[in-house]
Amino acid sequence: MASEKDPGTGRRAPGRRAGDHGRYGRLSRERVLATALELVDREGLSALSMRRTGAELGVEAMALYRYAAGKEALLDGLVEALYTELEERLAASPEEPEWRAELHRIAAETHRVALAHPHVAPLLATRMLAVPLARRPLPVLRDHERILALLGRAGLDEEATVTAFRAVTAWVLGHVLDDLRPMVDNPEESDPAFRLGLHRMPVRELPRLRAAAPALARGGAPESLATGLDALLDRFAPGP
Amino acid sequence: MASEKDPGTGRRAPGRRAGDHGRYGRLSRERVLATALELVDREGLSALSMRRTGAELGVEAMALYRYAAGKEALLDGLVEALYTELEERLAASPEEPEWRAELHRIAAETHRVALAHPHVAPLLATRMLAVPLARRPLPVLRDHERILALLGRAGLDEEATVTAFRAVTAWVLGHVLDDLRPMVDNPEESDPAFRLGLHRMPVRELPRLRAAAPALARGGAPESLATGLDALLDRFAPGP
DNA sequence: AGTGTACATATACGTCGTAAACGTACGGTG
DNA sequence: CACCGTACGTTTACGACGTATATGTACACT
Repeated sequence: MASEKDPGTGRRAPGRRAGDHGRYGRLSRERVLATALELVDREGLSALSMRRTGAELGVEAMALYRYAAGKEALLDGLVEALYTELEERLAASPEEPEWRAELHRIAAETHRVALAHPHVAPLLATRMLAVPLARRPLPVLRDHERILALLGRAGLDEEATVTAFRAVTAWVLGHVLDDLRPMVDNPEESDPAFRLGLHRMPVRELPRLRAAAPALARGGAPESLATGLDALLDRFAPGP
Repeated sequence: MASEKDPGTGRRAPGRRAGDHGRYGRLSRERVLATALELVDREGLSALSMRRTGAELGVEAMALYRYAAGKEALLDGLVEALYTELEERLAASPEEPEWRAELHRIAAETHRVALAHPHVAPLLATRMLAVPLARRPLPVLRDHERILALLGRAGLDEEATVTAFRAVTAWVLGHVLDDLRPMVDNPEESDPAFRLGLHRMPVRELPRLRAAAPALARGGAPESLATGLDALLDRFAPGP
């Protein structure tokens, strides 16, 4: 097969040959992950394949295996990229933050990052179920560490810290996923009820849901994440 | 190609031919979904393919398209199957249940069903993000209806009902996903720290996480789902 | 100048989802 | 009875996918 592609649509340089690495810059884990993230943000998770990602980089699919052990590792890389972005946002941190305020900041920024990459968010749920704790990407583990440290500062013993930790992470994840649920069935439609596809729902069986759907579609109040977090912390981390 | 398979391992009857439907019973949506669910429970989500599911039923992959529009619809069918199971569990219901107690019962049974099908649980997150509200499987919508009805009985106005609804669903989903996160890295290992793979975590950077890991691995207290639900309801659905 | 190694390609295999065309048995109708 | 439409499952085919294996090339070192 030819070692070049159409320079108009292809990404490989004309005359590109094996070992010619670096003509468009060497590959690197960062470049691979950034490209994959871009691709998923643009076209959705189902568009992500080793071959597509390689093409996007002007490289054959097999070249990626040096930087990600396989497709699953690439998905984990996307999670890693998201948490790295979260860390950057959190970097501008007060020196000695009040623990509760800081937990709110983490929750809010996690929410922002996830909503900024809606197609990646499902991976926050699925990859966490596929990978044991110790193998989660390092930025994820550092996030856990931060939260545990803050809860420890709240004066909880270890058992209570762990319980509160699980409550916080469960709430944030659940809330994020809830916020991303699509409500609109047919964006072309102007009539609100048809836009939501309410005609698909049996009225007799689902009266309240049909009534509530427009309010659900308006989206939750932005403060509900914080409100719920406070409710849970009051219960699980009673403090001053 | 031959129209029969090894009767020992294959599922097709010897001499089975096109149009011979019913030799092993006609297909049906229920049979397809039940078989797919069984397959996923047994071998995990990645083992689910149209071809495997067909083989499991003694049928070619294309035969399934009459009962599920494609692979995505099959996944939605699994979600449907889970919520159907939930409805069966909830069926033995008190006549006029106190709303709060009933919400607790729904949360607890949802948790039980999800943990009974750990490989399907991720779909509760992902399919909900892929399908707009009105196209969710009917049993899912009925679940929403039940919860809305109970919150309405708590005397909330519509806005408050919707906010509380989102809080409840977010908490339950988040808690379920949290509970399913695998902690053990190497089940062969007897030493607890090695079992968890703690040697993979940099000590200096993750001291609290390493300390907390064993407690995390022990799993949350069974009542934390209810405790958190109460905390959220107290905040979002203040009642008598 | 020679060589080892890091990096990327080439080739190949089995599996996947699904479009399109086809065959076969059954339930009605004349 | 003969006929036929339709419901149901099969056959065939195609392009894309993940990845094991073998191969090539250019650079850093001696």
